[in-house]
Amino acid sequence: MPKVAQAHLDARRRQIVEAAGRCFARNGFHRTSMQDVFAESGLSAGAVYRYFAGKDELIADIAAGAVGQVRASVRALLDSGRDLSPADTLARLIDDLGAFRDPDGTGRLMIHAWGESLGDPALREVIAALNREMLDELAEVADGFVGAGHLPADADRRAVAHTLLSLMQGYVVQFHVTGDLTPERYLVGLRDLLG
Amino acid sequence: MPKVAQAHLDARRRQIVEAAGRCFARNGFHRTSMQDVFAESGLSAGAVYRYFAGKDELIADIAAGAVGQVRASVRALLDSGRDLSPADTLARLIDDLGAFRDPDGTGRLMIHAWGESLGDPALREVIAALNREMLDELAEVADGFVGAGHLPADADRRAVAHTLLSLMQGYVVQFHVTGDLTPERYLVGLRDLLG
DNA sequence: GCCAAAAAGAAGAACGCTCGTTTTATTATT
DNA sequence: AATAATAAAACGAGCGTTCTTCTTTTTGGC
Repeated sequence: MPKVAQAHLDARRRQIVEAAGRCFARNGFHRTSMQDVFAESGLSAGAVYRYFAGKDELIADIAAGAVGQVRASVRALLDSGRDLSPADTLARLIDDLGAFRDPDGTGRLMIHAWGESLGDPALREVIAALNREMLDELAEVADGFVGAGHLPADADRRAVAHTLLSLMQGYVVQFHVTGDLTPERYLVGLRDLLG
Repeated sequence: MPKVAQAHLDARRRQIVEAAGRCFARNGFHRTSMQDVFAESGLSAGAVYRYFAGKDELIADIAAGAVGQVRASVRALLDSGRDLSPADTLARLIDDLGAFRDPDGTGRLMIHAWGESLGDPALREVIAALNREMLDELAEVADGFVGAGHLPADADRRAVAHTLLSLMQGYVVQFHVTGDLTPERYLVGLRDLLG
């Protein structure tokens, strides 16, 4: 029974995901056809359907992946960037988000993923879970603010986490929808307002 | 030549826009078919196409309308709620946003509109323009903060406006995607972080 | 170690279905 | 009666998906 190397299968799958991700980021999930994905990936219909049961599976995979990537940068902050001030923490987070600024990239996918999740309960639960994990970790970050005296001892860590997440999400929207908004300029406003 | 009253025409158009808005808010622009719109509005294909050239026009109208509604609440703030503290200003804005929380409503439409604008340059320009107008007005609000001594005199008003807009946009995303987030709870975090 | 046989992978044409839209027929209004 | 407004059937295009064919890779007997 012949079988191709697992590494090859993984590479093919990644090839498909990346190509579809570029298409989806540019035009949204429903404005890109499967034929667009075939063309972008350089593969045929048969090949793609060997790795994914259908378009919905591809969408779910990529939408969750995009939000997951943002979550990863929050986790990285927690691993290495503790005891920063609120402003410096946000500087770090927004700077990481800067990596998602390209037009084929994660930032735009995330916006599409939000919309898609509104009409797809299963996907919504996946994305909501990722967001809750982010909130958990951002609450830990907020706890660090309290510990370092940046926030009052009775501050609501989880509520502060919502605020931090908003500032990340809002940056993505304003950069991609409203137009060019550099991390530097955005941080100026944050520092002014956070004092 | 019989002609129906203009008021009747306007009412019909509004009927279509509202029905389509409910569909779009629930399932997104491309997951709702025109037939869904016909059913929701209680009208036939012929009737709808008498008022709109096609689905794209309907989408553009409704997407711009959703963002425009948020803009209107910012303008209302400027007209009546000057010289509030940053925290109270946000309380007012988020409270207004609370009106967009229902599942058929503006909040969800706005998220879909962002996604749609990414792949549609014309719509993107319309939405970007609305956002810029909001930023202009929020910059005036920020100027009020400086005047009242809440912010340093050299604060960058426009940059602060971006932050305020983020806090509004992030609330919408977190309420509709992550799950129930009351304005009250959200404001706790804002007050903690803004000091 | 090599060669046939078998099994899996990939390609691309083809299919059926749904969608947006148009066209035709009917109803209502002046 | 004449004409606008509406209803509803019908159409053509484009979609996601499947099916058939061909190629590539692996296996087992010699």
